[in-house]
Amino acid sequence: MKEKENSREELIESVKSQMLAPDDVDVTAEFFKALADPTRINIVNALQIHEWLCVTDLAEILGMTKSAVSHQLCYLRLNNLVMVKREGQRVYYALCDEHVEKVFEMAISHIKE
Amino acid sequence: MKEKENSREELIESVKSQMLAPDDVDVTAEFFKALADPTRINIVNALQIHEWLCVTDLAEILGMTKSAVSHQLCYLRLNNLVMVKREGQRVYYALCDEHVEKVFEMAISHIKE
DNA sequence: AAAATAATTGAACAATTGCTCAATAGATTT
DNA sequence: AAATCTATTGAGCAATTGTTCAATTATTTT
Repeated sequence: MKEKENSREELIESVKSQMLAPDDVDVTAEFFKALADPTRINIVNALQIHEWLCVTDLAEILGMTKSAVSHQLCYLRLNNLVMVKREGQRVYYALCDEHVEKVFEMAISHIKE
Repeated sequence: MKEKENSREELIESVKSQMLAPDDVDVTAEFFKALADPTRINIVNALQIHEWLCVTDLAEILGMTKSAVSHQLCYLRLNNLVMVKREGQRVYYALCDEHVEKVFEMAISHIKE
């Protein structure tokens, strides 16, 4: 039984040593948090269908107030999921990079089975 | 100006018509919610390094109580991210499919730039 | 400069979340 | 069947979250 105990400890130490660094874990969790809400999913989905939509358009597409949408866009921006561009009074948003789209598509594949 | 107004409305209607169904949006958000927490990220990370770890092992790897880990495993199971296997007193967990791993890897790529 | 349109911000509130603790259930060993 | 080890469960609590509402900032138009 001694040997089995040893290898269990060894396994645990081995897994521990390969784990992501705590900071990376937190950033990853924050990234997923940014996608962990129906409103934000809808925003990402809309921006996937059409690049550069403004707050008013998004609000109308989602059937929500501009304020609610703006709050969530702020959240997405802080987590580097969307980028911003101002044109006159309007502020346009688009997805940041293809990673976001790929993660999104992969998630859809997962739930559609 | 009339034409521009029309095309704006058309754009909005066009985007609306291509959006994910509300139920799919909710399931997708739930999926991301399952990954939107450092503890659950750590669990997924550990199971990615070594298939079939038991609750006690995971608790020791994460430095948390078995209860806390078990609660989170329950959450992951309900969202089809992990599968279960009992062997004697021990209950072993593993990741459900490759989609989960791919989503995870893609997220790591995203944050590492 | 005043009015109108677009977007952001902050406070406040209910709702949800993640952990702890204690109790319970399941399986094996003595 | 008692003791032991493993895992799950539920209540409770602090912390976080998503929306609304009202006020504010930014830009353009008149």
